[in-house]
Amino acid sequence: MRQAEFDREQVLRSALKAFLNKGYGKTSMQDLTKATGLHPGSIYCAFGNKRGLLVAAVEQYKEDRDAQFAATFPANAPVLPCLKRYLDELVNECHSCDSSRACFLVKALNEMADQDAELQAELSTSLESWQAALEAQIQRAKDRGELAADKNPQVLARYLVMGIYGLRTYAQTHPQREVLQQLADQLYLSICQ
Amino acid sequence: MRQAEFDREQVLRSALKAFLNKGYGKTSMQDLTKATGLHPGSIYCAFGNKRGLLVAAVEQYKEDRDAQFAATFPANAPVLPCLKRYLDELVNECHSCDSSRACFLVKALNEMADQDAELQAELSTSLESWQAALEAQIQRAKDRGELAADKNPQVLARYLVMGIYGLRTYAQTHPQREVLQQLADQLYLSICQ
DNA sequence: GTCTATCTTGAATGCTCATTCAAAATTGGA
DNA sequence: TCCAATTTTGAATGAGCATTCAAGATAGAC
Repeated sequence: MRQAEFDREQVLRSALKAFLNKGYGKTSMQDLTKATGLHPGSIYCAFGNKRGLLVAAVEQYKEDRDAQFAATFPANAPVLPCLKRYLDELVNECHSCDSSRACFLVKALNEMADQDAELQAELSTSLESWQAALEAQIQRAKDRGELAADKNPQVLARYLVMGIYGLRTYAQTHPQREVLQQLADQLYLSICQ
Repeated sequence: MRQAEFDREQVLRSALKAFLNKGYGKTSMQDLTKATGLHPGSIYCAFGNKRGLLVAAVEQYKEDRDAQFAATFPANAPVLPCLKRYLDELVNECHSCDSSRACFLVKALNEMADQDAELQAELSTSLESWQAALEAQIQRAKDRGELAADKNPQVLARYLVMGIYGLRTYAQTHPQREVLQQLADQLYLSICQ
């Protein structure tokens, strides 16, 4: 009969920002009501509890990142330049001073994994499918002749994921653009040889 | 007049283990009294407060890691085999199922940096001096002719640190030895070319 | 053996937090 | 216009937390 008044996506993006800022544990419901504009009752009505809000925010984050990924790697476009651009965008993100330096999935995994097996499984699956998407692009690069035929896409994708994890962590103590760009370039080269 | 009864180093290593298990925020003083065997009053007497205990534990961790580093890179020994062994030890650590998969310094940085600038500075300094130690070894490798003369030790050390960060993060979702070993070997190769 | 300075003990304190709930407000249909 | 279903509101609840502190225990000095 009566519709909820808030915009679910916006609420989730706001909540996500709050979680990224302080971490899940230190983000109080008061912080969340302030960030989302929703009162406690509404949050509990819509998402069950604080953890439910986190799970929903993770889901939203995943969708947003998937869309961004798809936009960065258009079908039928040459792969390697897209990969280069993907890494450059990553450098931009890491260089920005807000808290999007960290990947939300990894941040949540670091904080919660040991205490919430179900969430850990969910996060692992998401990260796995991200790696699989990178692997598919590398396979496509091979098929298009952009990469040598003796390369192993799975191995390269793993190494790339490891490098991106490392770059994001490195950015926490060294947010200088030149440093991050140099690391990203080295990483790109060790993929393309 | 009367000496404290506990062994400071053991207490700090126990506290560290507790912090690594649950993270600083979710480790209660009750957890810490259980882990260390000390009563709250003793902890407050010896370390001031919970944060003081964390700071002391970080200090202890740093010392332990420095000792381990020095043992892995003996003076005048060939560098590259030591580096290889260093990475293999890292793979072992990451493969172990306890919570030492994460570097305590990075874990603390991830959790606390945004809310404790002083601790962040302390942690950054420690990580910086670790990177400097790696750089010194790479320089030594150059001097000994183990590495090509055109290599830049600082750039290589940064890349190595990034890779180690990434490996530790990767291990959180993929603790399988073969995967980690393969990643470590690739990382080693991209240092030595 | 006694004394005193110091450490140990653990219950008490006050605070913050996630969560609940009943009352008030709002919407769309009849 | 009025009704019923639903959402919004925000104060109240109770649990868990870091920290304190006063009483008890202990070790060394003399």
